[in-house]
Amino acid sequence: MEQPDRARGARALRDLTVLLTRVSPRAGLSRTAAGTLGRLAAQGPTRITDLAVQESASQPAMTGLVKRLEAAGHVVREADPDDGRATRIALTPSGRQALDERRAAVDAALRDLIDRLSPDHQSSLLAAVPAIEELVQITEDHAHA
Amino acid sequence: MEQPDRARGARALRDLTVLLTRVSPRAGLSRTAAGTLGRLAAQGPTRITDLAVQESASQPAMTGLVKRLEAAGHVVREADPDDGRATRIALTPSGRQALDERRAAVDAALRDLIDRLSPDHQSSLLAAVPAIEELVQITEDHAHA
DNA sequence: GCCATTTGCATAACGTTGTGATATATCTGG
DNA sequence: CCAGATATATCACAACGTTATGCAAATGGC
Repeated sequence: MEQPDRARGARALRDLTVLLTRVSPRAGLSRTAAGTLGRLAAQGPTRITDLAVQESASQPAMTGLVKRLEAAGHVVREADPDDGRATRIALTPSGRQALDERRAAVDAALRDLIDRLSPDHQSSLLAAVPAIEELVQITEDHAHA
Repeated sequence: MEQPDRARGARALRDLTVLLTRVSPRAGLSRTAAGTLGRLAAQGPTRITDLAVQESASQPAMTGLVKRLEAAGHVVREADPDDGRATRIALTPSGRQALDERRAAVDAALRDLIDRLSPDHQSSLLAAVPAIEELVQITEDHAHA
């Protein structure tokens, strides 16, 4: 009797995907922009190609995104001391602030959502948080390349 | 001691949003396209304005999307017998198939993900499914307008 | 029954984000 | 030092979104 549960779980997660993307405020940053700023915050200056791979985007897409983020003052380019071809992209205080604001806005929206659940469902959702964190961990590793 | 849990839950859901959108295969349909086809499958022929409201899109965006879906053979337009201005958009067998394939692909990816969780986390995630379903319900109602 | 308003959709002009193909500069190994 | 490989930029294009606007059909007051 496990298979039907897994199927139901997959369907619930599928619906949840739509829900979360709809509920999350953009707060001035596209999904890819927010993801990229998050990377930079977590791992420091990074080359464009690496960012593209990590965000599952093409290199031209990342070049364009970086150009826009640079125009917005959220990142700066710095020459890679070891490689004349490469550019390292670094977060600026403005970028850090934009990231923080976006995260705060999304978190607030999600907390509102959680608050509207019945108490039982609230606790079962919170009980699943470690599982969600493991999911995040699993896919993080998977995207390590 | 509830607030920290809620904050952690919100953060987990925020990370989950990124994860789910990254893991879900597009399978040839954009998010809005899949959502629209899903509506049509669930509720039958629908006018463009209603679709736009339900998918939280502008009317011109929906007009453009319908045009592309029509070109792909996934929907057809039929005149509204009661209103000469309106067009009713209906799903075709091809659209139904595209929707089914997309759902199957996403579900398979999500099941794979769930399978890679440790058993304890699997069961806590499955235990949270009713909560997720309530979340979906809540936001569905919210978008009823 | 007629005209003003509202409604449903299409279109135009535009910005962002994505793609693949290709150019250019730099590095690296023989 | 030269032949590839690699890092980035650029180009042409498409999908998808926005606001503003136009037009035809419906509607309601008179």
